[in-house]
Amino acid sequence: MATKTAKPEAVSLPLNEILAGDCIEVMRGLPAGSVDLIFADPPYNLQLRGELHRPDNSRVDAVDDHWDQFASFAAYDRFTRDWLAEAQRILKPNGAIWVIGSYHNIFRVGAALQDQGFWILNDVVWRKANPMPNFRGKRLTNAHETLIWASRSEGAKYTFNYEALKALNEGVQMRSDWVLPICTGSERLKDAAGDKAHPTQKPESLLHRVLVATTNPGDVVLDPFFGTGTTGAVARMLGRSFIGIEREEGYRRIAAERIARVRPYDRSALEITTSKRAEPRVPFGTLVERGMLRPGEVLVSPRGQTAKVRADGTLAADRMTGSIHQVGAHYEGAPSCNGWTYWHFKREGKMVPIDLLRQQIRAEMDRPQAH
Amino acid sequence: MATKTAKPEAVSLPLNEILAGDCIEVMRGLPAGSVDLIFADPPYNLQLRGELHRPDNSRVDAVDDHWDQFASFAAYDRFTRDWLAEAQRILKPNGAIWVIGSYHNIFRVGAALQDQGFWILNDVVWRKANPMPNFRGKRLTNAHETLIWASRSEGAKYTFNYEALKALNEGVQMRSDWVLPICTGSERLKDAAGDKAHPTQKPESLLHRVLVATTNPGDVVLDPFFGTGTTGAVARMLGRSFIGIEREEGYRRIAAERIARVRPYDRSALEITTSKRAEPRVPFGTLVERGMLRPGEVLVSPRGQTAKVRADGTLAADRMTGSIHQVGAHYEGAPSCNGWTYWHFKREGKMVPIDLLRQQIRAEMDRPQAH
DNA sequence: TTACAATCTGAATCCATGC
DNA sequence: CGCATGGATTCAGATTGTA
Repeated sequence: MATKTAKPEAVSLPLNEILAGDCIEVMRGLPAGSVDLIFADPPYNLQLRGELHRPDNSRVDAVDDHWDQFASFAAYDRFTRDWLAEAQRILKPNGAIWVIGSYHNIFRVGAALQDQGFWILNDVVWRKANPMPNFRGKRLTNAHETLIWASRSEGAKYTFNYEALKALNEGVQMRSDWVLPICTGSERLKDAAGDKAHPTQKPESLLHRVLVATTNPGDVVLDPFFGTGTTGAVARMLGRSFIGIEREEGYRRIAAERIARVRPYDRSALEITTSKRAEPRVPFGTLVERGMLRPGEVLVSPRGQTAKVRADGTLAADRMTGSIHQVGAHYEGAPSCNGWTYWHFKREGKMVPIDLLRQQIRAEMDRPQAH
Repeated sequence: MATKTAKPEAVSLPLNEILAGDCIEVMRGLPAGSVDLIFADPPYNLQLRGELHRPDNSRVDAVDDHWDQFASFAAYDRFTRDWLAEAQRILKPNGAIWVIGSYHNIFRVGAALQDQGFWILNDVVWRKANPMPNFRGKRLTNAHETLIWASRSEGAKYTFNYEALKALNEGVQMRSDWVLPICTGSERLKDAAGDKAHPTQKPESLLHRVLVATTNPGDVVLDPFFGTGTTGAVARMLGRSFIGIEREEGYRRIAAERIARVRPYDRSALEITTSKRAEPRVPFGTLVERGMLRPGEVLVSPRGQTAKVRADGTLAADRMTGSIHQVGAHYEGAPSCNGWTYWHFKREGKMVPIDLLRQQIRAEMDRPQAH
């Protein structure tokens, strides 16, 4: 949890540390292909920071005419493309990124992500349960922020814990709109004067959902705009490693203290609901080899179609032979068919899906074995 | 309501007509500074690959129309900037624009709007009450689309009927997220074969809210991607004038017939009836995300059974895991169980049902909202 | 006629693995 | 790289069919 300066020549990953400095420069010192996930909450105020420059590098003092507006957009785009390029380099090939923003900056970030070759997986709306009203009544209450979830490149095998998110949502597929409260109360960090320590502290519930959805325990999560360390705090709770980058000394100190106070959850509590896809593949032929089904035995479909088991683990139907899936698809006239749930066999007068036999084999495989 | 070709030399506005042709060329024939509002539903550039089937093997009818095909992001950007330039020219100085899109295109549209000097007022999220699920379980349900509302330039005195929208929202400020159903049932236009006439017809409720919010009776609304004319139909209902531009003859014909059937509202009929929302469903996982219960914390049943909370909102018991309801039913040997009243946690020495926490969340959510 | 059940569908960047 | 194959995967609402 120490705060230290990144060494550009470092090759090993500085895990669970908050690195001091400009995020682009610090990222240049991190090794390529080393991080599983990036969560980024970049600055989006185009005027306040005074760090934006025109293409000729002159400072933008005031954004009050069309040219300055364009110049500041261009400068913001350059900044965005620079940090995204480093982010992409640091990510593992199958890594992914989340970026959060509002209408001031998110469209520019999204276009930059696409131009850079990131592949957008979802845009997610954080619907704030208790937003600040629009006091002047001149616009709609700005009641949401937008997150973009993108893989490093098209075709990457990104992490998505589908069943865990479905469980989080009471058994119904998680949607792209998330209703969560803003960060208030005791969760909101205060400075010595009792004022809020950071203007845009994100709620831990938001990071909880992001990290449960798209990382596994032990993964490395990088946050290049660390602020007061919400990403690090939730990563630690959830048994993930983090790397934080933050320029402001004050934020680094608050974040380090905050994270030191975090008590990680029990390992057993971090196990999540997994999908069938993660289970080992069992060839149908194994059932025949083990004598659970005899060659010559007849399987029956829900609609009464029949097929005969052969010694090599294929099925023989009237006019064709093939795998349990192929014969099922043939009978249904369907593009595909899950033969495990389609075919049934008779035991004690009842029709039982052959998937039950697969489950028995998997249960045997799950028993602890000598090592 | 006639369908006719735009004359480039025309100076007077062709009100309540559907102009035939490419929207950029037709817009070039319209006079500068003449339109109060533009509503645009441009092609999304979906870039779909192969076929997609539902789990029941039925095929999803994809948007694979020729008008949604673009060679590259660069080609899409050129197209976007071209039609936006004409849109800006045609708008009155205090005019405004709405553009709707998905993550495939909206970031590029938003950046182009900003670059062109439009001034974004809000981004609005249309939260679909009944979206199509993600059938393969590889991403989140894509449950929303994004609208951008922007004035022609910074400082423009745009129209915003704050009180009307507040009234639409049970007396509370309208938020930037709108929950509306997708266009189905009798509202969805069908062709002679009984199939949907247009693949992406928008619901009238969406246009109703847009036009009530940002136009006054008598205003002129231009829709450069008119399709089957939802904008025109709602404009006519609400006593606004419209100009439609549509390239496809078939869509123009359907739109003209549709609009001819519209009966404009009486002024007094503009009152809307609002129904009380059903009590919102609160997933148990929300309590974990929000830190009301910690992963690893032990819940207790009235008979002393225990189970441990996991990070994804499931419970772990001795020999099983599952939802709060499933584990409760397991312990009771019952077919079902209301986990909310069954499970308790300890606070200040007392056992408290977890339903109390759900009630706290509902109290937050029950504040009147967009629906 | 009513009630319930079965069927259909919606702007979708929707698989993983081995040969 | 392409191609073949195993086999995992859905929610709300409207419409149609049946008792």
